[in-house]
Amino acid sequence: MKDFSTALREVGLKATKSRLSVLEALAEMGGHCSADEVHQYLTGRGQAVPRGTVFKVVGDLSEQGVLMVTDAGPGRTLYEYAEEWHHHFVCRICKTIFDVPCVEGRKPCLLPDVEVPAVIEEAQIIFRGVCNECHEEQGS
Amino acid sequence: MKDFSTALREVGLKATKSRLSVLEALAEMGGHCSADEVHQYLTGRGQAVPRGTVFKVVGDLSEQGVLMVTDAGPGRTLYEYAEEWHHHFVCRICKTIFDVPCVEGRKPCLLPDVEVPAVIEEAQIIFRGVCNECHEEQGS
DNA sequence: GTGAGTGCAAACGATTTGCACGGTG
DNA sequence: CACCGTGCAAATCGTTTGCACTCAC
Repeated sequence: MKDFSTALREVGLKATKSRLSVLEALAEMGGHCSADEVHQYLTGRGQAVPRGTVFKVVGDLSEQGVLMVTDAGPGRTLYEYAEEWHHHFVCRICKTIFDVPCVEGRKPCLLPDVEVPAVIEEAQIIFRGVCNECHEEQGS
Repeated sequence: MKDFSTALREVGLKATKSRLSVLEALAEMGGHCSADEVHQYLTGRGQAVPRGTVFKVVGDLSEQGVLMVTDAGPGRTLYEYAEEWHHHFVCRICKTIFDVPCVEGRKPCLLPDVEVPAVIEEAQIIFRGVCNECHEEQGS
């Protein structure tokens, strides 16, 4: 288990109970989780952090680059405490998501071919298409 | 101007007025647009398509792969009629988005390093980081 | 003609906001 | 002990849904 308190202070955020709980939850859930799932997880564990606060916390944490964010569609903002850098596949029909490992393992694993007016920290790839299940069903 | 009617029929969708209007709007706006912007654009042009319908239409069109979707954050689902395949950069602080050209130009321009149980049609890269403006402001 | 698609309004659910209180540094 | 961050509830905003009507095929 990593020292979250230090990690937080490093980016200039106070190590508060809510933040630590959220980070712990994400680390333990170990996948892509919506803010809501984090909230439920913590609630069911008797360590409830109010919904609104969870949203605030994940927002702040991802803004500071502590968490990885993946937008998998409307109302599907997923967060993760990523140990291993990886990418995602999203089915355009059923919206299923699965992880796609990243060979590089480093962050950013890719850089654009041209110069951009920004400091790039991550390159997240979203593969889109149709999962096998949906493909069989409609032969589209 | 491409023949949208044919394009629609090709994927098994009827060429209705709403759909054609939305496609036209996206082609003319030529960037990443939210469903809402499309709606406003069409309204301001006296060719109003009801909000709800715009959402439905862009949903259907992207589900059939006619439109390109980019999720740039909560409540920031962007659509485009992409002539040229390209990627995006999103600033983690101010959420600014800009295009990043794709050298390959083909779709998908990348394939995962492992086998996945799906048919991959696109690989969309989201570069995340801090834009120069935000970077100067907080030196984070 | 007939089913797919629209138009509208109302429901929904995720996310944000404002303000008084509490805990961290 | 000063602020930053929380907690809570209400507001907001994007998006979805249900149903009667219409139009493309």
